[in-house]
Amino acid sequence: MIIKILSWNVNSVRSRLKQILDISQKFEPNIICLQETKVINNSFPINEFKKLGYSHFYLNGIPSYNGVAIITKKEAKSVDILNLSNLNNGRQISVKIFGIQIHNFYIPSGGDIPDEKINTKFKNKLDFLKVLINWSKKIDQQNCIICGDFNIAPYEDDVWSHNQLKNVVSHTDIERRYLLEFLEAGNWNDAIRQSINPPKNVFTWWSYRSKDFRVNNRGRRLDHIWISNDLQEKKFSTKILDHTRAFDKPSDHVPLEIKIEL
DNA sequence: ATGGCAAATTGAATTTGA
Repeated sequence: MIIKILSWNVNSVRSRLKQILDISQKFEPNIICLQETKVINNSFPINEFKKLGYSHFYLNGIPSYNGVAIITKKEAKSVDILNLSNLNNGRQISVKIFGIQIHNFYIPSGGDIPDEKINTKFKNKLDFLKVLINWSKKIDQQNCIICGDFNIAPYEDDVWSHNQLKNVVSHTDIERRYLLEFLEAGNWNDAIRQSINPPKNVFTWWSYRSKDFRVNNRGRRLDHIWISNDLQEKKFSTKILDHTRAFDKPSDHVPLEIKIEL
């Protein structure tokens, strides 16, 4: 069978609802992983998704910010909100479905100043990554996918200017090193960069603070889909649905898609 | 350590994002 997973930081599921439904109708993912839903579980707009055939909702929401969700057309075998750290507030949810373990993450953004002594948000981000590195070493890496907003652009060509961003949170040396340590700790494969490379667009985020994101194309690749070695052997393809950034009232992130023939 | 914006909460201003 073929499974399709869509992963998207929507910056509020309620504000982006129509766009999410349109994309879901068009691309027909079996599994939708959302980040930054910004809504408590009781207020999640499940009825609108039900009209499209999505019947199961695995939610880890908190008020106002953060929040992740996995939405499926079939019941999952198991659901986990991992006890990773005390920072794990609406930042992770996992399900097992179609024999695959899917982990949906929203890694902390890290604030403005890339110094953990001054900026506790940056310290929290690095601590969160350390926990993920250790967790990655311990888990069963069979039939496993990790996706979400990791808030780090690991490679020099994952940003519009390595020189101008090397001291900016999301692309500092220490963050890039930690993210690659996380990747290597679990023997994960960066599914997006294996099939999409410059000069094709690899960016998944463009700041709102630019009148037209296309003019200077100052984007970053902050969102990722990683797959385990056994899935790497399967036939798979990925897409970055960057056309959504040009929608009216867009999210600042765009969706990623992976299609795997199991 | 700012500028350019957006969303949620609360009730015009603040917090968060990156």
